[in-house]
Formats: sequence, C-alpha cells, structure tokens
Amino acid sequence: MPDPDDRSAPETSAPPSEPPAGPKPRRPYHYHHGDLRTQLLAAAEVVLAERGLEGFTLRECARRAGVSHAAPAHHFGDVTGLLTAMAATGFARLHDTIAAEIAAAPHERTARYAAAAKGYMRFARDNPQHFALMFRHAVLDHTDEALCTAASAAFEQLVGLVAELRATPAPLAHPDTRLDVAMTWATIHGLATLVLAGHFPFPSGQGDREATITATVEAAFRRLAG
Amino acid sequence: MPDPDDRSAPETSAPPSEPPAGPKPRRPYHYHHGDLRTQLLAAAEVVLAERGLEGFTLRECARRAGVSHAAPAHHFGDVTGLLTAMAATGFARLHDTIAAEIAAAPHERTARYAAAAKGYMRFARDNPQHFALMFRHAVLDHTDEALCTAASAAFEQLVGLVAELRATPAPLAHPDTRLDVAMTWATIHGLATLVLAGHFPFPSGQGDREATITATVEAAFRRLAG
DNA sequence: GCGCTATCCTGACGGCGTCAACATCGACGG
DNA sequence: CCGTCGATGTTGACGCCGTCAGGATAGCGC
Repeated sequence: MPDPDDRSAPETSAPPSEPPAGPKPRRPYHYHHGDLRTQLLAAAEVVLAERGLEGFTLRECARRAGVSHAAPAHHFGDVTGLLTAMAATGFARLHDTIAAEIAAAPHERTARYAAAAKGYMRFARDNPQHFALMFRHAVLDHTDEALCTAASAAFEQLVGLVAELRATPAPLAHPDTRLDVAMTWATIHGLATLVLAGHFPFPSGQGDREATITATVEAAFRRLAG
Repeated sequence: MPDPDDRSAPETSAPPSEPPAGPKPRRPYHYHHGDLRTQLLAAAEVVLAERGLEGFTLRECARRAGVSHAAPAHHFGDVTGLLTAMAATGFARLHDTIAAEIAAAPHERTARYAAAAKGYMRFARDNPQHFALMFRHAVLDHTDEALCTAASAAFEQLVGLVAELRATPAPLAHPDTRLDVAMTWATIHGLATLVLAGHFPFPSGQGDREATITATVEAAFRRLAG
C-alpha cells in the first residue's frame, strides 16, 4: 500500500514495471501491476485538473491508469472514496503550502499572518479544482480518517497562527479567539472562493490581476492583524 | 412567457388549465398546458432542495412537472440553462432577503451594515443548495442576461452599503473602497460557505448553533464597521 | 503443491443528458 | 373558413456513467 501521507505532486512517469518489452504488442493484461492505487490517484488528479469536478469520471481515471473501469472499486470503493482520498492529500498540501510561505516570510507576527493568507490564496489559485473539491461537502466522506486528520492539521495550523498573533496585547482586540479564528478563515476562504468563482470585485484588469489579488490579500490581513 | 423577474417562492398549485372534465380518464396527453417553464422551475427548486446539486436531474424535474424527459429542452436548452435560470432567481431572492433585513434594522449605519450580513447568512442557511448553486461557476452560463443583471443588482446593493458606511469619516479607515467591498463580501461569503460546508469552527454545540452563528456574524460585522 | 485472498477483468443493469423524428396545438394569413 | 407553420410536447435511440455480480489471475502462507 502506498504511503497515505504522500504529499508530493502527482507523478506521471510510469513505474518500471512496464518495460518496453520489444515489439510485443500488449501483454494479455497484467493483474497486480504494482501500485495501482497511487497511479489512480495521480490519474484522478490530472482528470480533475483538466475536466473539473463536474466532468470528473471514475471510468476516465481508470482509462488513464490503463486498467478496466471497475478496477478503482477495489481501492476506493466508489467515487466518493477516491474523491475523499484526493481531498485529504489536498488538505495536506494546503498545509505545506502555507508552512512554506510562512517560512519564507520575515519572522514577525503580522508578516507571518499575512504570509499564511498568501499561501492559502496561492494554493487555491494553483489548484483551483482541487481546492473546490476539498470544500464540496456533498461528494466527500467525512467519516474518513485520513480526511479528518488532514483537515484538522490544517485547521490547527490556523489556530496556532491566530494564537501567535494574539500572544502580545496589541492586535485583534476582541478577547474571543474563536471569533478571531472564524474571521481569519472566513476572510481568506471567502476571498479565495470568490476569486475562483470569477466574482472577484473589479476583475476587469487594468494591470496585473494576480498582483491585484495578492495586494488585496496582503492589505486585508495586515488590517485584520492590526 | 412567465415573468423572468418572478422572485416569489415556487408555487406548487396547478394552473386552472386542467379542469377535472368529468370521468374522462386522461386526455391523450395535453400539449401546451400553459406555463411549463414556470412549473419546471418550481419542480427544479424542489429537486434541488431535496437532492442537492449532485443529485439534481433534468429527468426528475420533468417527472415532477408531469412531462416527458425531453420537454425541458424546449424551454431551457440543456441542464445548464435551467440551473442558470434558477441561479438568477436566487440572486434576486438574496437581494430581497438582504433588503428586508436592512429595512427591519434600526436606521443607523453600523446596524444596517450588520443587518445586511445577517440577511446574507440567513439566505444561505434557509436555501443552502440554492446558495451553493449560485456560486458553482462550472454549471452556470455566465453569458446569460438574466443571471448577469440579477447578480449585478446584488453586488450593487453591497457597494451601496459600503458607501453608506463610509459616508462619514469615522469607520473603515482605509481609503480604498474596493478593498472594503472585497473584505465585506469575502467575510460574509466565507462565513456562509464554511458554515454550509460543515467547517464552521467549534460547531460542537453547547448551546444553540444558530444563535452562535448569528452572534458571530453580528460581532464580526460590527468590528468590521468600526 | 495447494488453497486463499487480494487484485483485476468482463459483462450487465438502470439512469442520465442529448439529439432526431414525429405529433399536436394555436395563431395568423389567404 | 381553411391551410400552413412555428412553438411546444412526445417517443425512441445513443453513448456515457457508476455500480454490482461473477470469473480469472497471481502471490503467499501452509
């Protein structure tokens, strides 16, 4: 079984289990070809990015992985299982993206706070379909353990950031941390969601759209922090 | 053609076009039975609320409306057309809900501002599937005129509220109205989206969940305003 | 060497959206 | 008053989908 905590980007290179094997046109179908689960996840990632969640298809994933249409059932049960597994890795990757952005920021509370928001937005922009999947409640199995732990880890990261911001008396006057957390998450999540839905205010681009968005996030969270 | 600006809740009562007509068992199918378009929209509303967007089906809508599976095509083209029409009425209803909440609030800037947010949240809570549909970019036709005008009206309502809030020098220090609008919309939209996705922080209910959410919205927007 | 189980295939089923072909109704012009 | 014509419904078909049942294959412990 592949490592379920694998957070790396999907690899499209075939494992060495398929040598060219000369002009033999095709083997009479190989059962047990190694780690189909990983390859299915990789294929699903491509399908999701290409076709979106509306055009996502279990059979297409199987096709890309070179197996029959019923093969995924043995690893994921049904389509919900596959999407849930993808969502779990998505939360893990979101966590890593935010952590990387924080690590690259100057070691100062407000800057780290804004950097986290920038990381959130960057993940959403770079993986729009994956991001949308993670919050599409109806298509996920919320009893799945991997999903819960991955989502919780990302949430705890957020709580930690807010706590760090409030460690000194200056910022975020309201004493209720829950409200602070809710506000922080809602603001960045709302920004990301609206941008992805094409509803970002004033998108008619004079100038760079990306820069505008990043600047908005930066300004919003510096204001939120102070 | 029915009024495309109809914002009332769907009516389930049959139009008087079907008199009992004695014991005649059934007419050999009535073509032109009045306003199928309206009835299809009403049926679609029920299907959406019951099954969600994932379980939404054109054929089921046709079944509920008592017509054949291909009938909707004559009024909406394809499923995108129907969903787009529903999204348009959704934006109109959101606008009305917010307006009603503002009208019921004390005539003071901050209170009206918070009331609008409360209206936004109330609409999302009372029509979760409809609300989700309105922001599901991939299933809507964004060249549709009715959708554009309805969405723009709701957006202009938001812009007006922010402008009203900034009319006196006190609140929302940042001079950039665009940032204020973005922040306002993102915050309330993020709150609504996260609540609907079941990701609202600390949902484990000691006490009334609804009250907690409403109080959070209230507090968040009073803080945003001042 | 032998079954056991995980893995994978084939084939089938019902449901879906869409299209093409046909039926009917209402309206409008002769 | 009648004929035609477009708008509005119906029927049937197509291909695709997810899922399930049943059979094939391969590796592994005994």
